[in-house]
Amino acid sequence: MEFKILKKSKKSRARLGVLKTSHGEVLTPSLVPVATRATVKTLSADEAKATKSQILISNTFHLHLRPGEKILKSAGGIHKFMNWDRPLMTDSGGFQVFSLGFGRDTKVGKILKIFPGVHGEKDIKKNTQPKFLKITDDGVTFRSPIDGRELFMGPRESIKIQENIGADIIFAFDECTSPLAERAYIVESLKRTHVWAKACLKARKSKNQALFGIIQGSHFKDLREESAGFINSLPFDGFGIGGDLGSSKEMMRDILKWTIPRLNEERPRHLLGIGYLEDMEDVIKSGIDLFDCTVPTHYGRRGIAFVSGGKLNLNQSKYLKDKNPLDKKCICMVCETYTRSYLCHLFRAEEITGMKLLTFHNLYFFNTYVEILREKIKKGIL
RNA sequence: GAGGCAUUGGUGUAGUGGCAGCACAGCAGUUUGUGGCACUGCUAGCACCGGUUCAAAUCCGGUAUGCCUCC
Repeated sequence: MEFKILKKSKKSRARLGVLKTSHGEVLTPSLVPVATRATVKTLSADEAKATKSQILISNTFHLHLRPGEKILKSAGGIHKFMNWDRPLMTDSGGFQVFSLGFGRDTKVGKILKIFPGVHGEKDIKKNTQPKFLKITDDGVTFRSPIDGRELFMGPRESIKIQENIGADIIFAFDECTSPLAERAYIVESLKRTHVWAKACLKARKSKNQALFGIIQGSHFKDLREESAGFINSLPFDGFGIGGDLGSSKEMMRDILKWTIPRLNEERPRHLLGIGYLEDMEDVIKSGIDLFDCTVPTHYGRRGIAFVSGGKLNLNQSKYLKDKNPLDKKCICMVCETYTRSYLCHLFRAEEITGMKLLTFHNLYFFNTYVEILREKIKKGIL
């Protein structure tokens, strides 16, 4: 992998770049649509390409469970397996430490929405374990969400699996922490994540795949700074910024402000798991090159379409009589072909085609939005 | 013509004298490195008229409607 910065903004930390891999180039900043189990849910690979998606991210933990990395390896790697010839990343399984652990226990996501009342006694204290998995200095003992069997994954296991899966860019195994964790918990967790980061570099057998290190530290300034400094000092090919991002857009901006200036400018920066439309400009201005997000696909399957004025809930009966396209300004296949009325009908009738069409539109819409932001950096207005 | 049985939100049902419950539909909201169709609210009902009772969807009488049986 090679990363070339084409232009640096004079107004912000934003930069325009190109990421070169053996499966082609990615113009950055770029959205990375999520293909957890080697598919953008509801779309074929050709359809995903037609949404202007340049690169996808799949998931080590989920592919390990099904179909297993042996199948992927014998298929000639994930690109061939899923018929996607553009660049691909795999997330390491670090997010599942959270989503199947404290995230599942507390039903709180990585961004804390309700502030008063949640902090205090319910905080996750140092040395506590989630209900359904066990985190030690060596790695994590998970319970399979499929059949309940135990499985262990640590830095070495994750890297080995990711090498067999064969994406262009892989991530270090980390612990994504909960926004409810107290400082003392984060201090311990960060130590682990840092030890694991080194272990991942050591476990890597070849340099055909780029390996990104992940910065943690929750919403604590000094811990984020420490993590950024430490991960930056290691020979990673790029950076992921992970973990909880506070409880407001301001906190997310602060966390990025503490972190990014400590990272080597030559290496790409990926913000893990963020990407509402309203977040994108801020995130890009703070110096992020790549960001993945389930929102366009997840919301699409639930009937929410993102359009110029905001979002539409196509489950609402008022759209049944609406003969307009989702978005008059959008030139995607869905907007050029189908009415809101028809899409509304599909959702109300629970026809799976509705999910596919909204997934398509949302990805096209998000990718176009980022394209416009790239154009703005080029013109010097962002 | 006579007798029997039934009638509970829009739909399907639970409730044998003590706050009328459930499911679906309808309406609205939530979803940020995806545990695949989720979650959270809200709306809406005892066919009608009388009687018994502290208290009736529930017991009694009548009316309406539907189904069944007999002449």
